Amino acid sequence: MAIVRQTLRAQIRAELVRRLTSGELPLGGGINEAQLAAELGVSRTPLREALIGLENEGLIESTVGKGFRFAPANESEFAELGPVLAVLESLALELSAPDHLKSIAPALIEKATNYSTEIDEHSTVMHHDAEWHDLLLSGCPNERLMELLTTLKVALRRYEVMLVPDQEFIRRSADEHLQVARCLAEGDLSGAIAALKLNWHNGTQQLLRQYAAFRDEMPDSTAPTAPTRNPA
Amino acid sequence: MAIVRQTLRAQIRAELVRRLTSGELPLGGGINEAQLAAELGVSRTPLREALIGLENEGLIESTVGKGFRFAPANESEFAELGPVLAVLESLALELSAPDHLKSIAPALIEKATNYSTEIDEHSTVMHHDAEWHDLLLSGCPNERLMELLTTLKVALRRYEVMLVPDQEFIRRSADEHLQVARCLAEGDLSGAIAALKLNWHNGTQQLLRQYAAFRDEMPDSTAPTAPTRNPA
DNA sequence: CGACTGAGTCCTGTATACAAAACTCATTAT
DNA sequence: ATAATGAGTTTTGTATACAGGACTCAGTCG
Repeated sequence: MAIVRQTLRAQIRAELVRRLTSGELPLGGGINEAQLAAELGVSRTPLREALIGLENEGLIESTVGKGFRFAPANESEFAELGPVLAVLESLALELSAPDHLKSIAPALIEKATNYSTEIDEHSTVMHHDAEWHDLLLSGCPNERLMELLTTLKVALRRYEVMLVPDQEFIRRSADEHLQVARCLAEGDLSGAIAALKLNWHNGTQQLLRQYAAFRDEMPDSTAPTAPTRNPA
Repeated sequence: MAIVRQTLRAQIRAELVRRLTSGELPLGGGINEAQLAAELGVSRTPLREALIGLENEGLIESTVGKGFRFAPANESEFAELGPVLAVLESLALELSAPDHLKSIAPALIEKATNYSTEIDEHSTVMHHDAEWHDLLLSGCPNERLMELLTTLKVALRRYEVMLVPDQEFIRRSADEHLQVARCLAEGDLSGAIAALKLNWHNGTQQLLRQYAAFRDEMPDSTAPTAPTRNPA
């Protein structure tokens, strides 16, 4: 058992990310530092440090006299993240060793076919998808790029909680994954990249449609639970 | 005169970035919080907040019991940043309105030709280059992408201070800029992107060569000035 | 002579304290 | 009735305090 020492700010940060990506937080909601610190059982100092860290990743925003707030869900930001992730994942593929890509292709194909058959609940679908992409990029040696991808994907996950898994969508996505994997098996890198970009494009579009519908249903409140104060 | 309120942590952060990108700091050097805070005339709290913000951008690193240190200059990180910036700038071009690209082409050409004639000192060269790229991307509507580019370029600037401007290199870079601009003028986006990627590739390679030479000259110390303690 | 040990010091990570800005809300003026 | 004012209260942003871990270095044991 490897004992890891962690600072409070790291733990707080992880907990905040968990809450943000699990959808149990009012997305545009203001943050009362004292209250949240009390709730987490820590002082304001490490909490503020965690918030500042998250601010750089776009999950938290702040204004000078008014403090922090959870970054509001924002269609355009989501729409902007899609293409960025698409090109970065493509780059990661290009930088991977062709041999490695060929060697993981069977596993990629298997995962894609398995997942298309079972219709699971939301978190499972997202988890499988993330796993597939992780395997896809497992050979990329560019650490800075991988780090960047991780950060950006966290920002995306905030929005994914809104995505309702839909049989048709899952099937199509699995098909696209399959297409990527088949190209890799044949050593057709540019084909794989094209399919990957298409996968990102379609996924983004799907979520944008759902988001629009969701917003039209309940026009005013993006916040499922209201914070005590700090309307931001 | 627009009065802007700024937090201390924002000002500290800006000052640290300035020092880091101007090369007046020991790159791998450890940070003594109390000492640096005193030097800046602030308390440890906003200083730590600034450091944490910078840590997310890769300019600062930290270890649990040992505190912060300026991220050491690291060839592989630099080599990794190049391709990432290349594809992101290319994406920014693709997302820009073709009309806008065509309209800025003349200015891009002019800047490129002007700069190739004059051989300036280091900071001027870097400044001109940054200006050219800023103009090139001025039409990109993807704010998240632009923000990302800014952050990554700051990380790059740490290394650029080591680059010695060299007549031949400047001329070639200007040629490449010219090539990008000419393609844009003709509406040849993919040509422009290819030239842009080449420009990034060559620039990166040049700096890597110089860095290797620099490191061979003075093998042990990357730190021009030594900190008091905290060798990290 | 070299490795280990432990007291002393320094430094980080976290908690608390404090001043000033922002908000609330009742009262006054228009 | 609406807008303006100002006392009172939160809340943020920064400074200071404190506990425990990390480093230093001299002394001891092999």
